[in-house]
Amino acid sequence: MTLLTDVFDDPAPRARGGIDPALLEGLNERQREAVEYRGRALLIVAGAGSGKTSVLTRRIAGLLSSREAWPSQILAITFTNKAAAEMRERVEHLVGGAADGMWISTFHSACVRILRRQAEAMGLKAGFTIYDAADSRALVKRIIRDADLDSFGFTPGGVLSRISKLKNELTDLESFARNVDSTDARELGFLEIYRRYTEALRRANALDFDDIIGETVYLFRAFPEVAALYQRRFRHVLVDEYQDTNHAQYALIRELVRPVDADVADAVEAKQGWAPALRAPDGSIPGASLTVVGDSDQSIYAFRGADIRNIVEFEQDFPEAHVILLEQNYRSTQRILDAANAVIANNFDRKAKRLFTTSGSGEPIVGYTGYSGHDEAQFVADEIESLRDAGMDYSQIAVFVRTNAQTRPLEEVFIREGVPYRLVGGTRFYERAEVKDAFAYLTLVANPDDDLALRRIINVPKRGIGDATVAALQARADRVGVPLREVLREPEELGLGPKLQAAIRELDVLLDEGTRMAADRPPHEVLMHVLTASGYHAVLKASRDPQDEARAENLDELVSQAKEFRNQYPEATLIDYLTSVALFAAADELDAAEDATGNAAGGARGKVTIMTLHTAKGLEYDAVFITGVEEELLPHRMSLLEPGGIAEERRLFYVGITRARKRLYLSLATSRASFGDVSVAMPSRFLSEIPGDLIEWRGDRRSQGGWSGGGGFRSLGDRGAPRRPAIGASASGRTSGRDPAKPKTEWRTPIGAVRDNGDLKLAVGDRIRHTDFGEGRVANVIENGPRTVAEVEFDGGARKRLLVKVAPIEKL
DNA sequence: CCGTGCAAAAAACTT
DNA sequence: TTTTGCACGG
Repeated sequence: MTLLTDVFDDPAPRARGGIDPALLEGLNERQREAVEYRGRALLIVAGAGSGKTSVLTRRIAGLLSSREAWPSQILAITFTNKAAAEMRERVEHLVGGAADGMWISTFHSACVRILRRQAEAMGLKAGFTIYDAADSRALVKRIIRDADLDSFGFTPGGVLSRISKLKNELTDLESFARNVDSTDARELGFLEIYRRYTEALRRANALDFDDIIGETVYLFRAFPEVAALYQRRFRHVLVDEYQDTNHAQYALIRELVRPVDADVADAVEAKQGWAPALRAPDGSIPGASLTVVGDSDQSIYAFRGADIRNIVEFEQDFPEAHVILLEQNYRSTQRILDAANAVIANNFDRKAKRLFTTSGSGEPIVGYTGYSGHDEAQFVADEIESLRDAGMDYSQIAVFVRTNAQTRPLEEVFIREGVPYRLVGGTRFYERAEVKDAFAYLTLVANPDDDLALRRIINVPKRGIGDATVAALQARADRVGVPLREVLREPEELGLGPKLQAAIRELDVLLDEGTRMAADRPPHEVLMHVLTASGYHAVLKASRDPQDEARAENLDELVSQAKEFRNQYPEATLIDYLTSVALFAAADELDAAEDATGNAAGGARGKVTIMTLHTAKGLEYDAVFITGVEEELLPHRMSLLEPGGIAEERRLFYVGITRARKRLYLSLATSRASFGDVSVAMPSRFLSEIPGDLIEWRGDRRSQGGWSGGGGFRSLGDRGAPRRPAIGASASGRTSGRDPAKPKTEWRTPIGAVRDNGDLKLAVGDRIRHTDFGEGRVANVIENGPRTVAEVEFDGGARKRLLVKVAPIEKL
């Protein structure tokens, strides 16, 4: 996020040099054209790895260095905050630091910024809360219960996805209500929930994710003079990942690049006291120039309302648009591109586009079929170790999964094998209950109208304010017509016991203190105060439940992250902090953590990254493992029913393949644990779309030659036969049936301290016993504090790297 | 009002 | 397999 002062009225710079030749250096002809072209609308169709970020940053740098635009006249939209930060950095580097005032941000960050400034126009207060998916869910859940509508079988998930779709299509409550089928009781039930949800958000002074975009569009449409501020200011709008924009985002862009009518322009300039902007002959301010970059083959967010037509029909939308195709790939080997091209060619309704490279065919793609998720994970771990032995850094290796559930076996095996890894996304830090509790306090301090936040913490830590009391408070709030927060100010009004009154008064005082602090103290101090004064932190610390200990530590971690934020943005207010957290994306944690390891002194060796295919978009790695390439997983079973679902899954697979620079591994398992029991899996149809000679199948049973023709899959009948894992694995029998003697806990959670050998010290020559591998001799010890790794030669012949602290081993 | 214990439900992807 | 919701006794 950016917290720079906005410059709304800079006259356009005069001097126009050409584009600095240095900015064009090393670009191919198409890329050069994309940097240099000037006109109303430009579509850059950028295939994977075609250097689009480079083109985009140089295009911006060109606008600045030729003095065609001030930084403040540029708005660049990226998909993640991380991409925004990266782009800013690269532009600053190119132009030598003169990028202040430029807006480079995500759709959501940009819109929140606009809405906070113009909140009153929309009937909001500037301190509005942003509800994340979990908040919305909790709210809808309560509404369904309160409205006695559960008989229709409404589920929070179903209701929310429908509301989200409506909002992404800019169908607000009123227009939906107008068109609702009033003979359909279930439809009316849904309408009632939608209505209550909308009202609850409004009363709580809150917006959900979809509102952030939609309300901005409504703002611009309802208040042309407000829109004009931004239309007049931004002369160059650039949008990355255009194929993933939904209708609301599309509408927003259209509003932003719309010309300003003469009378509106006059009015705004008079009101603000600005000098007239450059006008067209008819007195209007011409619309901004628009550059969009995207690749319809990488559109993977249809489930979130992304409309591929936005990019496909760009030329109809903007008849004067110029289109540039970037097909030369600078990332992957030809073999990887061949596989990618072959797969995506099966999507029939796409414009022909073929990626090519001049950098050689490279290594074969490696395939592997495991017996289970664990076996597959073992293969991945073994291959990672041999890549490392061949000199590849862990940080250059990524493992992709379709669903977060797949990460478990990977983590378990990686921990056991001592493969350092980092999980991106998954159960996120900011989703943990205690962290959300802490944020509920802060939210309430910033936005007293937020009943949901108050309900969350009114009895956390335990204050003796139970359901009955909350109901009484709520009843009074409803009667008087004030937020719940207001009722806390007069507990004596309710005839409660003295203990309860005291508890309520204490909470009331605490929240007021927080609000007072927030006015002139940094966010982390407010955070520390509410955590301490509420006793929340102390209660967790004092608990004898080991999980509470971890929770207390998470709160400590939260405080230090808040301090970190303070260092990065010294001027930031509490609301800025809450906004930044609310809009933090999974992909954003990538670089933060990477910096942390990368900067570590003394040759710290980076980590393998595990993430979903969705999160992987836009990234690249030397070696990529795509796991779970199975029917019903990739393509996911939920996609089979939706029209276009398979095509989207195929694009997802395509995105995964094209992340790889040098090595690509495709793996699957013939059975996979889900929900507790085991289900059988078939190889993905996508595998048969890759020419057989591109893949080298590993493992004993693959000698028959893979299933490039679609056949060759092992029948279910021989699944029970005990087999050896193929690659450098031990003979533990891990893959065919579990060893009942093995204690289960040792497979368990990487985060919690389930297995902990404390400060067990091993030296070369020590004998140890491992639960899976049996006895062995320590051959080497790599000291690294708590991450000390021992290399052990097991008597069975296998040689393993083990993380001493957590490996299921004992010293003999 | 709080803690315990059992039954039931739940997991695609994400701003 | 893990998390959540509800009934019960204190």
